Amino acid sequence: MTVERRTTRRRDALSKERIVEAAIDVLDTDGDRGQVFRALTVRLSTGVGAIYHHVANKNDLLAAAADAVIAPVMSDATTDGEPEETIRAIALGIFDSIDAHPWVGAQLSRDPRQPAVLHIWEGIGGQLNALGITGAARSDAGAALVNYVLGSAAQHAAGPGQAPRAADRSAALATLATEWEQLDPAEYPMVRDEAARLGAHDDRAQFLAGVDIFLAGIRTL
Amino acid sequence: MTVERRTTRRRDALSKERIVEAAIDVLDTDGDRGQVFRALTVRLSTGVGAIYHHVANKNDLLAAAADAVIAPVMSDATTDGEPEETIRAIALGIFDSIDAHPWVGAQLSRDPRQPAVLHIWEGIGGQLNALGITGAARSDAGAALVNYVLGSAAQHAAGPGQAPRAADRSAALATLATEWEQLDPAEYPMVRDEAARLGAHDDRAQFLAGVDIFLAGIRTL
DNA sequence: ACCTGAACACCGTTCAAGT
DNA sequence: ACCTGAACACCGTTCAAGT
Repeated sequence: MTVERRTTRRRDALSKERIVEAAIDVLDTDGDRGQVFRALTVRLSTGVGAIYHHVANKNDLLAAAADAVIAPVMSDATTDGEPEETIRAIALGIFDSIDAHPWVGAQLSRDPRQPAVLHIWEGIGGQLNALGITGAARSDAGAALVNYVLGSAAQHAAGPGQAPRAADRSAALATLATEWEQLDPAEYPMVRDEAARLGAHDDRAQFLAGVDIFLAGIRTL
Repeated sequence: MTVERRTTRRRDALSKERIVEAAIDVLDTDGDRGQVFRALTVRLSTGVGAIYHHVANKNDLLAAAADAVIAPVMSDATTDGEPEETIRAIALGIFDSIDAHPWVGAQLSRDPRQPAVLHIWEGIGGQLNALGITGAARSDAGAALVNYVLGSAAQHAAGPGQAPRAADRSAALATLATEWEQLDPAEYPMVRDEAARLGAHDDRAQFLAGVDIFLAGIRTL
């Protein structure tokens, strides 16, 4: 059925969209430390130069890939319901994206001016507006929430509990708990105390608890 | 006067402390992208292998260097005054360190288990304790504040306004404002709105405003 | 035990040559 | 205009040989 197309051009033309799409796959599989460009030439059966014809450099590629992940999440989460509820949905949407694509967590911290971060700003700023917060107060509240979300994202992406299988995850947490229990109680009393709670630890629930703390603080503005 | 020492050993022995100290200088000057190890061999007049004898790898070196910057800030800021005031002092101390050593901003996001991050946890957790917050509530509140601080740190370190001279800084902000004013108003209404405020923007004050929003949220727990 | 530095490995980027 | 892929550049890491 696709014979016509197949004879007119043997393969889809390269485009930034196709490259970004392939890059997301590669990054999900190998992480951002792997040989991203080399893997792309294989997957797209092309040369490196062709990729550089559509993309300025690795930074540009990662920024575009992160935005391709984040932008749709933002528009999906942004509904016309309760602003606070929408903010929670936005935050959870970002959290879940980073859980699925850990490299996005690190990427968002790399440059505050990249499209993905601006889209997050837009989403959160719009809801603060809807809450009647404007001017400098909105700047401050927006920065607080955005920075909290990005900080949590980076820490979550870099943390243990990122192991693909649940068994590896709980094993990693157990190892960490043992490590922390052996720390000097004089220097690290709090961390040792946390070790006891690691087993029942739920990053996602804790992330949401943090969003609620900020929302409560914003209500006092 | 130091003749005796000079003749017994021609140069101080290498140690992790000396390497870390030199690394902080190198990182401050060249950033973490520069050829850190090569610069270290020059500064310490030694070979790369000697450095690897005291340090496992670049990650280990950066983690140790970040902790050498952060740990003293934490113990200086931690006094027995008002817990909320101490939390502000801790947060500002971290902010100012990252302002002085931008590479620390990125490093703290790289691994939640590194000593510098654990020290931050200790400092903040201790003050939350003093506020009477314990158990799971302290975990949640602590995670929220630590993640906010680390997120702000990373964004600040990666942002403009990091130019050494004030003139470069305001030039960078002006360029950014112009860029943002040209964004599509339909896609980026909030960011365009922020552009107008960029001139008077003070990252440090906004960071502190975020800490205060968080503290207000904590009071409602 | 500690140091030396050449060699290696890794991966992003360039560039001359092709269609 | 777009693609090809070998060559280059950069920088962390290893390792055989020294003291």
